[in-house]
Amino acid sequence: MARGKVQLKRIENATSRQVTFSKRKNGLLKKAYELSILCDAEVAVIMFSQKGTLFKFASIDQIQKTIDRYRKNAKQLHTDRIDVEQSKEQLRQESANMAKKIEMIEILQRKLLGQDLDSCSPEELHDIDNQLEISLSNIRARKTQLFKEQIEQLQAKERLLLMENARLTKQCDAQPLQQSTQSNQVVSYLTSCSKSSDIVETDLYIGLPHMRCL
Amino acid sequence: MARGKVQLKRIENATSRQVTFSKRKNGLLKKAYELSILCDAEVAVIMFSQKGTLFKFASIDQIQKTIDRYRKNAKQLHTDRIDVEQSKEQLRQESANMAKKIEMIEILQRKLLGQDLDSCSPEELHDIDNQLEISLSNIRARKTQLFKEQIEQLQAKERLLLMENARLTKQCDAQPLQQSTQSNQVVSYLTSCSKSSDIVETDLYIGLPHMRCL
DNA sequence: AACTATTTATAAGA
DNA sequence: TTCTTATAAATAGTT
Repeated sequence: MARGKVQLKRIENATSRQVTFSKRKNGLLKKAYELSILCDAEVAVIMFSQKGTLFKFASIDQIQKTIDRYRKNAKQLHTDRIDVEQSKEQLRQESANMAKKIEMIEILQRKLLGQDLDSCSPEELHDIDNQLEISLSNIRARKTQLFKEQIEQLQAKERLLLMENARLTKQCDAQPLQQSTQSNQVVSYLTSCSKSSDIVETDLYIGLPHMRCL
Repeated sequence: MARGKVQLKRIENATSRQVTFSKRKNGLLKKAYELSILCDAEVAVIMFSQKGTLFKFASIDQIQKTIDRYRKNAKQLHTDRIDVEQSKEQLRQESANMAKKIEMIEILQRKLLGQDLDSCSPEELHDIDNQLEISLSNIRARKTQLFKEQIEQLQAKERLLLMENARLTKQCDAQPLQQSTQSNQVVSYLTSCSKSSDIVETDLYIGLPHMRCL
């Protein structure tokens, strides 16, 4: 500002830079001081020379008070820190939730895979049962159909044979009876078989551990 | 500094004080800026007007860094901030990994529940099939056993009836035959039934989509 | 906010 | 560093 205009850029000569810093530092401190007095303002200035030397000015006794006021007023740091903590807490929460979700899913998965069934309540077993039923409904339907067809064929055969048997027995009875005792024994056995086989349900029921397992 | 020297004391007129603050504030900020550029110095200025309005200048991106440096033990704070960023990044990474894991598990789960099977490769279908087989092996074993028992009972009945039928037929043949044609028809029908029922496999096979579904 | 007379800051030299 | 001094820059009072 004197003896020539200066370009606003870093002074390359280290000595000149140091001298200029010294002069302008004092100028800045003086201006800060004047401002604080004339205008009754709270002012703080902090400067570090290139060597790292600290220079400061504070219009009140403790520069830290101005800094604190700055932090409170601007809230930048405080708010930032709170934000950081909040977002960290949020992430932590999400993490925990996801971990819980993974655990739940894995437990269910194991159960769907037929593992760890001992810990299941009857209700839970029922739910898993239902889910597996849905999953396997196609297969089950097909299998059941095949089995039923086979059983119906056999039952039809049984009926026909019983009818034929009855017819032949009647035919024989119309003649001298030589083997009636043996014939009655067979019919009696078959009747008992029929009864016991009726107990077996033909509907396919899928359930997990409350069935007696192989 | 112009049109008259000013006394270095608080300007009593509030308006003048406010105007002077505005002017000198800009001057101070400019001087601070020039100092930081010309001398490559780290400078921070904080000002509060009488109204409490904050004005600040920092030669580096964050005034807090200068404040931290001023406080000498700033390094701790800075390190804390870096740590915070690192731990946040770590949490973010974990979150992403968990989300991916959840997605994978849910995809598998849906497939285990028999949904979204269209997107499965044959190999994948085979794997799912195997898993479901394991899951249902207990149920399947029990069911198969029950069906087999029923079928065996019926087959035993069939054999007994056929034997009885054969015996009665023979007994009748030894006498005048009145209804041989009808008897032959029945035996013929039963033979064909036996053949067709033998085609049905009695082993329970569980598979998913390569079966014709209901 | 703009003007401008004047004071103040300071760059270069010693 | 400090002093000097010519000159740029800031700004007080005014408009």
